[in-house]
Amino acid sequence: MLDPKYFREELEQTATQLKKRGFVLEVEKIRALEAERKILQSQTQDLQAERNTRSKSIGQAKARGEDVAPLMTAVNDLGEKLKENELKLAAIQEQLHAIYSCVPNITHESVPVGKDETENREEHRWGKIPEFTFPVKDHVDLGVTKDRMNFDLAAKITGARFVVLKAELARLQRALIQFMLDTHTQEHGYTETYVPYLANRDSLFGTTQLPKFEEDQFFTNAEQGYALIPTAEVPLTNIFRDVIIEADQLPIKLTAHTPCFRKEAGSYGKDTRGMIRQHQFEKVELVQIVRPEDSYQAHEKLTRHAETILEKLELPYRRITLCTGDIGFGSAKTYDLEVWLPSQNTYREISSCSNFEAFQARRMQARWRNPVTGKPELVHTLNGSGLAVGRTLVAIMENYQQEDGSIIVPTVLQKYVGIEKIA
RNA sequence: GGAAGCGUGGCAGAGCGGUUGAAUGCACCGGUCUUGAAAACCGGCGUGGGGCAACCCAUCGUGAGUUCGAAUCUCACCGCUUCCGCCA
Repeated sequence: MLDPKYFREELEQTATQLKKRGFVLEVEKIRALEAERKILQSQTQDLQAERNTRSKSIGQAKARGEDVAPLMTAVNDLGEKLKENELKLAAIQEQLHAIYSCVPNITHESVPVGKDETENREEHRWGKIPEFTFPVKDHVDLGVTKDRMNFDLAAKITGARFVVLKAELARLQRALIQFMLDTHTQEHGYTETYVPYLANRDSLFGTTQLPKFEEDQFFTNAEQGYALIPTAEVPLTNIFRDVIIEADQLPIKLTAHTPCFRKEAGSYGKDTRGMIRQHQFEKVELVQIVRPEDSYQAHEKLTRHAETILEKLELPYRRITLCTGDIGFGSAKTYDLEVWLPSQNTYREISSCSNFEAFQARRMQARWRNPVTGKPELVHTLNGSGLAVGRTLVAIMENYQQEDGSIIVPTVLQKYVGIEKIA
């Protein structure tokens, strides 16, 4: 959520900013609603003030033992007018809130302006792309052939876009989780956190999955309105909803491994083969809560933390800055990390690291006490995948494959897996 | 599942339906005192919104209701605690 002041005092500039994203702000509608709101609000407040003073005087008169009946009839008339105004005002505020809840964040000045993913900016590449002297297989061939990856079983148990992993591959995935958590907690200063995998609507609103992305969530049932988390960002960030954090507690750095559940509503034909796009996948998430002035430095660091995992695993990758047309709804700036996938002869997203500035914090009322002003002020929130575990598994299988279909286990993982090679 | 209780400011904790936005304590900020600190004393101190401002409005878990007037009464919901039962 943007600061309401943007809509009240700088409507035109805000609309211009948002246009970069391809978002059309309903300027005239907002202007009209805000004008109406302003009139109704001050009228309502005047009526309330009058009611308050009159009621107060009734109390005083009563205390003096006077007859209050005439005073009371005088206030009676106020009631109806007041109630009517209050209802109108509430309706307008609801409309405004509905509009504002669907307005995306304004992007940082360093974000390239562009219409779609073709205009994202590559920042750098790391690692040497492996050269194979034999026809490369994709992770499906590598996994299914030896019955360590089974999509038919998952389809039987549940449906499309799930997987069953067995033996060394199941173990390798667990090893990856362990390795990532160990690295982030021991080397990058994050606190390991265990969280619920179901989140309520307030939490989903706080991290901007609602109201715009209702269709992407798996809800348990209508009464409860709990959803399976689409990312650990939701529970981790919402820990600080309605919290005022003491200045000396910042920055807060949390990491968690969780499964993630996504309907993938808008991607029916996409990545139907293999583990790239699943309804359920494992992820290790990084979340930081920081002082506003520190958030861009924190964003660089957090992205480096994710990159470190790729480097330790010796997986070739590149970093790109998402352009204004491709960046996520709530983000002011996002780096995507893309890992090399030999079977696709291209880089594929494996991590997305975003600075939300105060966008989520405003929705959540996540604040810190600024010692300079002594007042509670909104924090900045950041998060990034560190990394998407399923895709990391895919990347390892494909990059480390041998001619005979075996897979070398990356050196840093060997102590976790207990073997050097998956035969 | 059954029974009882509780949700008030950063925390603890008062609060006859009427000058209560809310006592008191702690914490915090400023000052006096002190070589310095502590203690003591004095003053300040919730949040959100509107207004240039004086000031006004809202807010005591959430939402409805009763009333001229609700933190205080009624109902529903949410959350928490305790006891019993059940399961592990």
